[in-house]
Order: sequence, then structure tokens, then C-alpha cells
Amino acid sequence: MSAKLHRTANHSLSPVPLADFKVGVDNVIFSVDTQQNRLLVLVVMRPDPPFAGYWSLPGTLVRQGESLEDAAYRVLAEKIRVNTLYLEQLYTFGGPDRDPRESPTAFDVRYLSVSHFALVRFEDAELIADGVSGIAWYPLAQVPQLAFDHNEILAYGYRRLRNKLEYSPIAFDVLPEVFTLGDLYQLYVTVLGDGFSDYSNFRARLLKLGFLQDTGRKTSRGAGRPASLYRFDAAAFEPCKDKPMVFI
Amino acid sequence: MSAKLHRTANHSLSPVPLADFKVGVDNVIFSVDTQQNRLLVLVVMRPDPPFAGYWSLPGTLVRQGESLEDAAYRVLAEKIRVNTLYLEQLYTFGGPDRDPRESPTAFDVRYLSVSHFALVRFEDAELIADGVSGIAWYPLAQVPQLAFDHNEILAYGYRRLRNKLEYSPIAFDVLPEVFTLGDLYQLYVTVLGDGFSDYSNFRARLLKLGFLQDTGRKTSRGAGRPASLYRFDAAAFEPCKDKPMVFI
DNA sequence: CTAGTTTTAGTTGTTTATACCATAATTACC
DNA sequence: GGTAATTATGGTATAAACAACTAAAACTAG
Repeated sequence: MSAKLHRTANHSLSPVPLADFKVGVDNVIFSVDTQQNRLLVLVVMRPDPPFAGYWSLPGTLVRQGESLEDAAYRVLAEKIRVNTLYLEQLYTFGGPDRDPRESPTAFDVRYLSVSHFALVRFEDAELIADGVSGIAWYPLAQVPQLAFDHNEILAYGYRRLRNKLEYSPIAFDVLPEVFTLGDLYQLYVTVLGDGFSDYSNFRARLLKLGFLQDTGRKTSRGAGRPASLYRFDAAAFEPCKDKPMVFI
Repeated sequence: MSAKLHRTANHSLSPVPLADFKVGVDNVIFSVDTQQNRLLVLVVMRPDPPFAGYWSLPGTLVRQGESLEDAAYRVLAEKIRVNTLYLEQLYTFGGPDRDPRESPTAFDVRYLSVSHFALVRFEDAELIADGVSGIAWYPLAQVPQLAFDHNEILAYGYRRLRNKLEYSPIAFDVLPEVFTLGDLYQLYVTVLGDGFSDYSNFRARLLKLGFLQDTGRKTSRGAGRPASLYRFDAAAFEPCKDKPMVFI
């Protein structure tokens, strides 16, 4: 095709048929239940076709004047009440056959999904039941077959979560303001499994990195020696931003 | 807003005004000129408004029946003839004000850019001049102000390039079939600067990782002792896929 | 007071990164 | 033909880091 043709492609008299898009966001929302050692994913039930009766990732179509990130925050806020979270864009899925509403012969509509990845504090998250469609936390390993290509999106999100936990301080976005090293380790184990450092070496490494400041206070919950309470120091983290926090 | 309203949002009688999208891809195409030690970015001149006369990243609008990745490959193929390359999706930029064609009052159109990142072999890449709009390799440090938010996209792409080079074998996608360790080191230095291992330690690490197979053959170009020619062994790389190749 | 639990603080052996050096094998030049 | 320059290769030594393990400290439960 000539470049001339190409340049006219965005004019209305274009000889090349462009796709018309509906753009949505779909969120992979994770939460860590450290009490029960479970990594949870938020899914919602689809009441209407396509895929009526299937669980899916919570999503929405993007509105006028709304950024992609705003749309992602909105769909999250419609499903759960939470004030501590981390959110970032994940990947854009936009093949011409990912939604059955796209007919293969009549190319009248294309559905694009700009997926986002979120991590929310479990103790803080209150699911909003609207009485119309179901909503539930599913342990990652037990997530059923989801609508569209959402299982693929979820797999992508899980990889990102592991990666982020290894290199970024996102754990502190969902931990309480002050926490013990045991809390932190618990979170890592729940997400990553136990294929990394034991507690003792985990402690040593994190403390040596130097971005955890001891508050001086102690916990005394349950049996055992009281643990020191730490706070995350964002400024002190700067020099560590490229160093791994754990070794998987 | 009620969930009922939300669920009807994708019907034509929706009370919530959805955005209509034009979806394009914009490519950050890198190439490494190891002869002159330069990291190059491909830019094209925009002949028409908006941003007429500005350099920009090569992009195109997505066509009917075309996947995002296909569109990215297509725009690349329209600009350069090359057969060895690496390409992956980068990030989706879709704020409501990134294109001046979007009027802030009349929300009639939204331009979404699914950016992609590519690395091509320099010796292999032949730019396709169409006589209408300019096209050029720019050394990264000398890239001028680009159209739209393309400088931001470029910055994002450069970060991805450095990251990929650290952990992924993308260098071998643009190196010749057989190459010397000097060639490989040169490529890394050109992209990353010299803030990592010296040549000797670089050699030692790469050879120890064990995915470079010695072909037995030698080069003899220019002065100095002839270098062994190596080949990348994809199968042997598998166990190394999470280990860094260099330490920045 | 004793047993159990959890946190904390180490020690030790092995691996690994880094800086640096010596030598080998070629070309360039006088 | 000999010598210098150049590039590749194969080391060594030192310091740091990871991993596995041990032991003591500080609490609770009974």
C-alpha cells in the first residue's frame, strides 16, 4: 500500500476500512488475606449476554472525558469500598475476535480491553453488593473459567503482581501504616509461595536495605515475643528502587 | 451511579455518554549502530495537521480485522525493510486530551495510542523514503520535540529497552546469526552506557550462563587476536530466563 | 514454674560480583 | 623481519552477598 493512501486513512473518504472501537477497562484486582493465607481475585457475575452467567473481571466502558485510569478507578470504586490500594495499567487486549459481539463478516465494532492491575488491602475492602449481579473474592487457584479472554488477562496480572512484589514497594500500599516484619513476610509468602528466603534471611535483607524505620513500639498479640513495629520510609527507599526485595 | 444504569451503558439508549474511539498504534523503533556507538530512534515527519512539520513516532490507525500487533508490524513494514527484529506492546496512552483533534467541549472523538516497542538490526534496516514525508534515524539524545505525547512514549520505550536488555535475550534478535562476544558487549555498551561490568567480567558471566555455544570458527577483521564466533542457544537459555544478563 | 511460641540475632560455608592483571594471537608499521 | 599496537582470552584476589542453620530473648498458656 502506498504512503499516500495511508496518510488519507484518517479522513472520512478513506479507501482503507478502519475499525471502530469500543474501549473498556478490565481490572485484575488482587487482595491478600493473610489470616487464611490466601491470594484472592475479585470477580463479578455477568447478568447479560454475552457470557451471561459467567464470572468475569470487573470492567466498564470508557466514558466521554474520562481517562483510562479514571475508568479503572471508577469500576473499582463501584465494586468495593477501599481507600488503600495500588493500581497500574497492565496490557491492552484488542484482537479482532476476542468478543463474540464482533461478527467476523461485518466488521462493525471492535472491543478493546485496556486491562489494569490493582492490589487492595483486604481488611479494608468492603464488597458492594448491588443485588443484581454477584460479586466475590476467589482464591487464585480456584478461579473458574471466566468470560471473554479474562483468564488470560488474569494470568498476565498474576505475573505482574509477582514481579512488582519482587522489585517494588507495593506491599506497603496495602499494609497498615505500621506493621511487623512478620506481617510483611506473611504477605510475601501468601503471594509468592515459599520458594524464597526463609524468615530469618528475609528479615536480614529488608533491614539492611534500610527503608524500614523502627517506630520503637511493639505489638503484643497472641503468644510469642512482641514484635517491633516498622514504618515504610519512601524517601529512604529511593536508592533501593532497582534492587530486588526478595529473591524468588 | 446505580449498577442498573451501568449495565445499560453499552446499549444505544444509554444515559451515560460513552467515548467513541479511534485506535492507533505508535511504534518506538530502536536500532543500534555499533559502528558509531549510537542508539537510534526512528522518526517520521508529519506532513498534515495536527502537528504538521513535526517529527513523530511512526504510527497508523488500526484497520478492520487487524490485530493491534498486526497494525504495529504493518506500520513498521511501511517505513523500513527489515527482517530481523523484536517487537512487543508497550503501553496504552489514552487520556481525553492527548490529541488536539479532540475538542474539549464536543466529545465526538477520542484518540487512543497503543504504543509498541521494537528493536531492529541496523545493518539490515533500509528506510523507505516515500517522497512525501521525511523519515530519519535520530540519536536518542538528539531527538527533538515530537508531535502529541510522543516524547513521553519514547521515554517509556527507552526504559523498556534497558530493562529488556538486562533480562531478556533480545540482543540476539538483532545480532547476526553468529557473533563475537565483542559484538555483544558493544551493543550493550551503546544502549546502557558503561555503567556496568567491564568486558572481561561481561565475558565471564555470559559464558558461565551457558547459552552461548562456541561455533569453533574465528573472525579476523581488523587488528587484534581473532575472536571466537558464538551462536545463541534458545533452549539453553530457558533456565536463565529470570537471571539478569548484566548488572546495571 | 515449665512448655510452647514467636521474634531477634547471630554464625558459617559457599557462591558471586568486581577490580585488576598476564598472556595469546593477530595486524600495522618501520 | 622485528617491534609496537591491538584485541581476545583466561585467569587471580578481595569483598560482598546468599543460604542454611543455630541459639538466645521475650513473651503467653496452663
